Amino acid sequence: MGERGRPRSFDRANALQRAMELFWAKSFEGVSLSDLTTTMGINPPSLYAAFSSKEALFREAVELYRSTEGSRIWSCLDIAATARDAVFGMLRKSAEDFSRTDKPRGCLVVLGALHSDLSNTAVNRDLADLRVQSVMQLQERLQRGVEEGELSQAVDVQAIATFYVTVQQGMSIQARDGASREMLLATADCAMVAWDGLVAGQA
Amino acid sequence: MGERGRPRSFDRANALQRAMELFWAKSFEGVSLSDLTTTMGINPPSLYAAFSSKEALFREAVELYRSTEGSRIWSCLDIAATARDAVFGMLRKSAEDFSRTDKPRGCLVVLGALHSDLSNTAVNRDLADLRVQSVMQLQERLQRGVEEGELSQAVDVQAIATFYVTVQQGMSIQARDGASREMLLATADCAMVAWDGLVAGQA
DNA sequence: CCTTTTCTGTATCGATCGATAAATAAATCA
DNA sequence: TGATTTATTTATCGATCGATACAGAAAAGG
Repeated sequence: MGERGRPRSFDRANALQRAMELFWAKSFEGVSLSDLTTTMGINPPSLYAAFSSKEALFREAVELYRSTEGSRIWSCLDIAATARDAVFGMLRKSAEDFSRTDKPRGCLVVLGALHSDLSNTAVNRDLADLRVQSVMQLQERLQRGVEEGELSQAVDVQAIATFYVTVQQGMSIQARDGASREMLLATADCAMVAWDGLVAGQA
Repeated sequence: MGERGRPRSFDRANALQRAMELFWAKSFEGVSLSDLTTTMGINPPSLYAAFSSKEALFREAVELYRSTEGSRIWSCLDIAATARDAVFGMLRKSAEDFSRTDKPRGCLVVLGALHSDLSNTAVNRDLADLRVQSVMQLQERLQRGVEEGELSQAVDVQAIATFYVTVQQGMSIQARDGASREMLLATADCAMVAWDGLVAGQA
């Protein structure tokens, strides 16, 4: 039961990686098939045979982003010992990753397809869902803090989660506009200054 | 010295207003000439005669946005009696305006052209400049607070200005993702919880 | 060998992009 | 009145968009 037919002549994973970085740098609508085939080093029929369509390729690129770049940012929610460390770690990792010199700046999930065209409605909704998910993820981590006794039950976990995700999403814009790593880290620090007040009990 | 030639048959200001709301809702790249002519109720030659090009029309639309919608958000920097009221007012007005039901959600300057295509490089840089300007504007207001004795000279006005603009820019993303007015206002409140700590002197 | 299967390169599809040429209509100037 | 000027409508322009038809090439099955 070996592989039938002519074998693929390019590395699919490598081509996907290149496509991901292209979408990351220029968004779904900003990348043309011509851009993709040039960067991936293949012709259109090979792209369609391996990835079905531009939209399907983008979805795979987003999944690759989430399992690599995105994971580095959000994994500390599970790792950090306290809710505070989870939030601070997420912001610090965002500041660091958004200002890498060898990668596009900012977050693919935030910048990848902000506007809903006629042609990208599904892609746009997918990313919006992921952004909403990230609020939920943080909210659940804060709720865990409540249940573990770290945070008061009077704390408004939804408002706090929304606030810190808002800061993190704004950092994508700042990173795109050239903010230095130091400034992004300073922004994370500023956001954490609110922590003690936010978890004091009064929403 | 009256007007020569056939008079324009449409209201230029009204057409510009409609174009502005279209760009606001769908971004520069997301709006086609066909979209524009349909919404403005004119044919392509009339658009080009009155506005020169899609890019020039976008620039005028951004200026209209800044002098109306944008002004409502940033004018409190000059009006508010204290630096704190200036920041809080800017965030509150953003939360309110970004969640209006009769207008596109979020900010045209933030969402209007985030990625730089081959065709929109200039437009993209213009908006990026405006975003950097908004940090400078807030920073100058904070500096005024220092000079008036409201804030300590040890305060890091650049970091604080960047932080609050980051929150405001993140609110554009949140607004696009459907965040309620209450949640946006709660985010503004959360950001202000950091104020006392931020202006305490230690950066 | 020949058939089947799958991938590859070339060349191009119809649709849409931003932008205009050409002819006509409506105003002022002389 | 005619000449001039500007705006309008219609019908496109060349370029690019995402996506494919087609024929040849490279593998496995028989």
